[in-house]
Amino acid sequence: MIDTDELMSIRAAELYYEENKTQDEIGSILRLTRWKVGRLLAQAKASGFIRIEIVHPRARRLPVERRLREATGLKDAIVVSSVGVAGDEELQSRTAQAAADYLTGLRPIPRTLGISWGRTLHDVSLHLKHGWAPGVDVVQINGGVSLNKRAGTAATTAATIAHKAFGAATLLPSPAILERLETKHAIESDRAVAAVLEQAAGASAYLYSAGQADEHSALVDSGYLSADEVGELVRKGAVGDIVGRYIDKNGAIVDPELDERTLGIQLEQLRRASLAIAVISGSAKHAVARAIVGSGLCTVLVTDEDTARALLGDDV
Amino acid sequence: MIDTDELMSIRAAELYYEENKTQDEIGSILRLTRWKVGRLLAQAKASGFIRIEIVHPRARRLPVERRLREATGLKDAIVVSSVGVAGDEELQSRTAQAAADYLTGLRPIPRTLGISWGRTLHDVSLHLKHGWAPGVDVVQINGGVSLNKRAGTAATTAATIAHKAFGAATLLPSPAILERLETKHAIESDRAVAAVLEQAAGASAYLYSAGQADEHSALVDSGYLSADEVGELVRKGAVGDIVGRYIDKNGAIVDPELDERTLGIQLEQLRRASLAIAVISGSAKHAVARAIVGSGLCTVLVTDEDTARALLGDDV
DNA sequence: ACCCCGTCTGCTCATATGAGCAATCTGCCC
DNA sequence: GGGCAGATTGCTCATATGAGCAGACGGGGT
Repeated sequence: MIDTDELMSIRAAELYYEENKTQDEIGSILRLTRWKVGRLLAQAKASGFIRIEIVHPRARRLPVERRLREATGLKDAIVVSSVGVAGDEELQSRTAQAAADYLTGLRPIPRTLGISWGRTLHDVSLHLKHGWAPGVDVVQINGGVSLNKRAGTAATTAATIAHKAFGAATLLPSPAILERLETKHAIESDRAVAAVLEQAAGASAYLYSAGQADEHSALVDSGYLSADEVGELVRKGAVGDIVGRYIDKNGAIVDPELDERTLGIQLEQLRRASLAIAVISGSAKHAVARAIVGSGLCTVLVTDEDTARALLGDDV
Repeated sequence: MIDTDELMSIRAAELYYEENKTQDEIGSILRLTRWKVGRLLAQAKASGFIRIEIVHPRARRLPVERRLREATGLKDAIVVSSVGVAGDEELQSRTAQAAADYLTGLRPIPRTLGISWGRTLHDVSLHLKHGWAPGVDVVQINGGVSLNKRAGTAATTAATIAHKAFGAATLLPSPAILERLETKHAIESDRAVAAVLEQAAGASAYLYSAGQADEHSALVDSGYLSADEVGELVRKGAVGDIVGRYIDKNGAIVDPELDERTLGIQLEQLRRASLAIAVISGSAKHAVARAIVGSGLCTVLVTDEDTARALLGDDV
């Protein structure tokens, strides 16, 4: 009867879920008591024969979120569903949307939000609704894009987020990476820059994304590094960058000399922050995500299902 | 609020289906009354955001079956689910299994079952359980495979089905297609053959499959026709063959001269039968399936979801 | 400003479902 | 064949859910 039972549970499931019959009705159809039907149904669910999916761009995966929180000690985890997604493009958009949602629902509302810049952050800024918060000041936490043609993206991101929250944006008027250490020290001690760094250090929340360590990095795109230099960093163990700083799989700085010349808040400041939100999505960023979460660089992670599962070591 | 409502229904669905919360609990989490939650959930289902799939090789698609019955006037339709299926191979096996299940559950139990032969029917015979019926005689309804190396497949199929039902198998001792019309007439009037044909004509149920019209047909494989001859039939409008006879999309005989030389029951006999079960699966057979169902050649169709949807004209 | 009509809300009540328990059955060892 | 342990069954009772309805609400039209 072992086989019969499984088959019956499938028949029952068809009638229950596809034909919306009551367990009672199914009972009389299959010549079973309604309790047996209930048990068959429970068994079918337990055996995983019944798959329930929520098909919507804004759908999240709460069970995965909980497992992530439990496994990593994150204060919070937001995982967007990746069912029915075409490419990384759409996945990143969904993740950015989720980050925007998370920010909007955040309580207490941060007074000052420190942000990095990049494609992802820009995406988040676009997904935020006008009036998402009743007054939040935004401050950049690392040097901006100013060398390349897309100049202004970083500034626009900060300005948009602040504007939509009826707050002020403070930009960090400096390159991300300086060529000479002396220049970096000089610019760092400039009153205008120092003030921003100070404000950044005192932000009540941080929001940043991460770049993968390859020639597609925004830092390469912006002209701060050459593809060769990044290749060298990868050889030294770099898995990606956050706020302009390259880290290895343990979340440690890969190249101290380069890091010295990088302007913006220190990783330690992020690690000490009580609220640091990392927004990371796409299969290319699984490694950075692992490094960030593993080394306590964020307290909240917003990501996609695939990345989350990679962090959890799920197969499939 | 239109957008908010949809988002809320998704949040509610996550909590309900992924976290097994009660609508009440969800209500207090989302700050809604439990009735609102119920409505949101109903709305999410209605909008198709909640997809419930039964993942099991023996799972059927009852709603599709009903639509098929309603749209075509079939007495019954059995549609196996094609979720998570690798190739046609697996689909055909599932369909054969379903046909075996259907035969087993059939009431009243037919006294004599007329069957054709082929890969599909053989598959069905293997899926039947020993003792599937308390006595059913089996009779072949068209000429058998005897020209090629796989000789005996047809005989084995009939014998297996009969044996497992504690009944007798009657084989049709004749080729499927004769080269000359006179030979056909001669063999047809032979006592041994005529008796079988008579028994076949009086069967209480028929079970047969169909072949697609191309060089992979079992008739080509068995050496009754050459690939060229089949190509010619296709040019004349053939979409496939059943019981050795090639039909066009209207279920009409394509080549009367060839058909005259084909030995076995007439299509009209199938059309008049009160129980004619066609077992058809695989994307290559959508066209034949349409011809068979459309021209009333079967009263019961056992098929896969894709074929069923093709018959119904569903997109997706 | 007023009213009307259609929609939405929160309710009552009937029904469906799940938890837990005692009775029964089944296989298994002696 | 007897008796025992664990599984399985059918039940009672508490709970969750869905149908249907009366009142509140909203947004045009006059």
